[in-house]
Amino acid sequence: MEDVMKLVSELLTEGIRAAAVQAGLVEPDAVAEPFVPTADPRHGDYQCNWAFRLAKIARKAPREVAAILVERLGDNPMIARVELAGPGFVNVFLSDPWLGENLRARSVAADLGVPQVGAGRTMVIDYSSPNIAKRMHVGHLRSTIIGDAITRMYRVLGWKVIADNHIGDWGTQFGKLIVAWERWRDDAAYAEDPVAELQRLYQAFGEAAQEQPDLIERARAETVKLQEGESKSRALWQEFCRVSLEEFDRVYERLGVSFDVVLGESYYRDRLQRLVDDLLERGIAVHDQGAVIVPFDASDGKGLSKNPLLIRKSDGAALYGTTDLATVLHRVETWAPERVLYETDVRQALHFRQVFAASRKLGVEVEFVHIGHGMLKLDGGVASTRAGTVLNLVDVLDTAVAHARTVVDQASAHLSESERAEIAEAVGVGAVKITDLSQNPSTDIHFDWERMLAIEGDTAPYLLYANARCHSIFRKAGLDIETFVPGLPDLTHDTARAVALLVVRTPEVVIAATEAAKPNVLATHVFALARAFASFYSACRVLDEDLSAEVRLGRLSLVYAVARSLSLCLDLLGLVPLRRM
RNA sequence: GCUCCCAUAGCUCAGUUGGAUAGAGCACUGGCCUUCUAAGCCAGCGGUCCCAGGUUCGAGUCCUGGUGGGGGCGCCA
Repeated sequence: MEDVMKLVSELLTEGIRAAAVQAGLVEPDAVAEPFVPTADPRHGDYQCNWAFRLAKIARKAPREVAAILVERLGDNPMIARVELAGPGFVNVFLSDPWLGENLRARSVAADLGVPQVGAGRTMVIDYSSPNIAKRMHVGHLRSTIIGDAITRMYRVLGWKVIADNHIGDWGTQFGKLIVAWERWRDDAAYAEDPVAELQRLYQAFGEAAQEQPDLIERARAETVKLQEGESKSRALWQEFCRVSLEEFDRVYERLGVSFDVVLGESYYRDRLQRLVDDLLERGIAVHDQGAVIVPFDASDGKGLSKNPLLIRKSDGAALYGTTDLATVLHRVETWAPERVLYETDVRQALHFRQVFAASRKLGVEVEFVHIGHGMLKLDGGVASTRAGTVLNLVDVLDTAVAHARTVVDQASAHLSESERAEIAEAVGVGAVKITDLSQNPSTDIHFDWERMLAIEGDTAPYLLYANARCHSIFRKAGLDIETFVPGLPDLTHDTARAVALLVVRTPEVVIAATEAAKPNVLATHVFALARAFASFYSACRVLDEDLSAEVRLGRLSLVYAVARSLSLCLDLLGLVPLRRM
């Protein structure tokens, strides 16, 4: 019982490993095939399929091997019953007393007692990374929201995380912007909404340059002036960055997203020449067609031999590959991370493979992870600033919140104005987030108002509602959930047991979601938990006068654990776990 | 030309890395509010997992080939 806080799957797997060793089926240092949750409750709570593999090694029938394992697995307080099923499945039914004690212990532990697997480990994550002078649109949502959720999950597992917003604040777009600024700016419009005006100017430049190619030359010249530190250009650049960052911050605050450092591309600008020279000196980079490239061969990765990384243009300017390399080096020197994650559009996959391969040549040994999310599809097309097929992020949030507000006003008319506003904000922003987070990052996502604004089914309000109901029960009972001391939960009803099992599994789901860098794994779990709780809620009354004090406490203890688990999961997904709706 | 990804219910999507009778939500049909919030619950309907082979105790998942769709590929980021 002292191991009660270890992961269920871990404890069971240790048990079956010991059984196999004891039976002489494997060497003492063998790694067991782990127990996994069953898909069907009739097959127990967890199953292990190791017998099939062992049978091959032992040259015995799988069922025979499974029978040996089952026999030696008994006499464990966490197991009520073990079954040998089908051709060789080992099914475990957890004992209710053990499950109850595990649930109780977790519900009073910080963060449900998730194992601190990241203690002493450091990770740098790069996400959101918008460009200066451009309004954030729905296309920025995925990187920002998925990156934030991954950051939160790593942190709760004990990792030291450096969330770095690699802003696009340097490069040729500033030359264009300055040219456009001098020619076409509307001061009144700029005073009203600076970023909108900058975006208009940028687009105006693009259109004008089609007919007047000499504008491109001018822009190039302006870019050079800026890069050489000419004071007027520098002042404009700083102004553009200032107003853009102010707007980004407003959006981030609204989304509940934050960063530890915001080191944009410009931060690395003075290192680029030296970096390229150094790479040339070390023979890692070579001159090619007037430019400088880092060539690769087959040993660097499939297909890379035909795709060198370009790090200096023939006009001498650096590129984003150069900046990304400098950024890698800075991160390694500053934080000595074990992993570096990038959450970007999947279209940058090749670029990051190149950057990672070049980093290896420089002797960087960190574990790189590129999370390439699928594209956002809008009415059959892909969101693009150029085509104008974009939705302003703030407008999307406003629309979602306004829609939530009409529902709140109707469903919770008794609440105060400020409370309804707070609920609408949490529901609206949460709705935007959860539609994204409940989908696998790697697949394309369809922007769909109907789905995003829905209030029924697998939606943000459904999750928040489940949590609010837990708190509602405590309010009704006159109990302060902060000081409540749970006892053993009452698991006699099927719905109660199903809820308990999901709560107890939460920590292993958090670990799985984090390792896979897939917040949707956690989202799927929290929907299942909320659904299970809703079933319990309608099947079992908690505050009923006919109930014995023991059952009442047992049910309250379960509700308490659900509230803890929901709050944790919602927080990890970046949703605000409301206590009242 | 090279390369990567995708195809699962009418729709939008999951599918714990090879496990048992493939799931969820929406939509549709029927039922449930004198009792802790109906933003809810219960039940039903709905499938050639793109096609053809292969690997093995077992394939939506792995391999090969094909069909269809999409992405990327040195002077943008």
